[in-house]
Amino acid sequence: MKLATWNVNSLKVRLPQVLDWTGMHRPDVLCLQETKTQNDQFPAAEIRAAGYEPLANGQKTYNGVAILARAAAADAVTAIPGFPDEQKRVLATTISGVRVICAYVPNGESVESDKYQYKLKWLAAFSGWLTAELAHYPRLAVLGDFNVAPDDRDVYDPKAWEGQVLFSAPERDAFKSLQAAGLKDAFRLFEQPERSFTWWDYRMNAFRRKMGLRIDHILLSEALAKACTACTIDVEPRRSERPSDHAPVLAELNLS
DNA sequence: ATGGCCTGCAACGCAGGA
Repeated sequence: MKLATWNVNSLKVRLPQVLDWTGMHRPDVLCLQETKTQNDQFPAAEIRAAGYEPLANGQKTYNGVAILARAAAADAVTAIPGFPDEQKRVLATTISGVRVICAYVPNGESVESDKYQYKLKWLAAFSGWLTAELAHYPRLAVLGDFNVAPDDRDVYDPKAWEGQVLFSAPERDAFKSLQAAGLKDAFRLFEQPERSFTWWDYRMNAFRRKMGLRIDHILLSEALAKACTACTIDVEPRRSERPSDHAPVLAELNLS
């Protein structure tokens, strides 16, 4: 089973790239973030024509998540239980016996911002939800844009980023709490190249200069981590015309 | 050099991203 996640920064703009990419890599499940598309505007027909059943949880202009799956999806949940939130940031469903959660964690803007406080509250609620989900679903995969770089290796210049949003200690602690709950960072199950990132600023030729952050992640429960045979970042779409600023991340599972 | 770029919405600039 092949799982993938991609922050597309507008599904309307990136749909051709998404269809190209699914055609090339044939993931069984693709989680999308920042679709910026209302559900009634979602390009369901094009996605079905490509062999995927879409599940969307979107809103106008901002945020929005979706899951594209080659097999049937059941038991969808579109919000963190007990955490009222107008922003559409999560989507959970069960596909071929795997509980899949697609997440778009708040950005936080800056550590001085009210949005940063919202981000920390959101992450605390998210952690509680995932702990409960783990108790129900031994096969749990959480994929998305976490807007947190967990480790020095995940930042092109950790000294410059120290204490900044996306790399501040409270955010990294929140990410560690997800790991403490029993989720493994699939990317770090394997040897990886240095300067492996999933996001590069559109400005300053950041991609060409390898000035990026690894903030998009695939977290796996113990049972799925044991079955994981590979986890990679595909930087190719970031080279294309009109790219998303994020690259997709893929994980392969050998499930019996 | 504290902004550089991209998207959506709407409207001729703004909010938001990270």
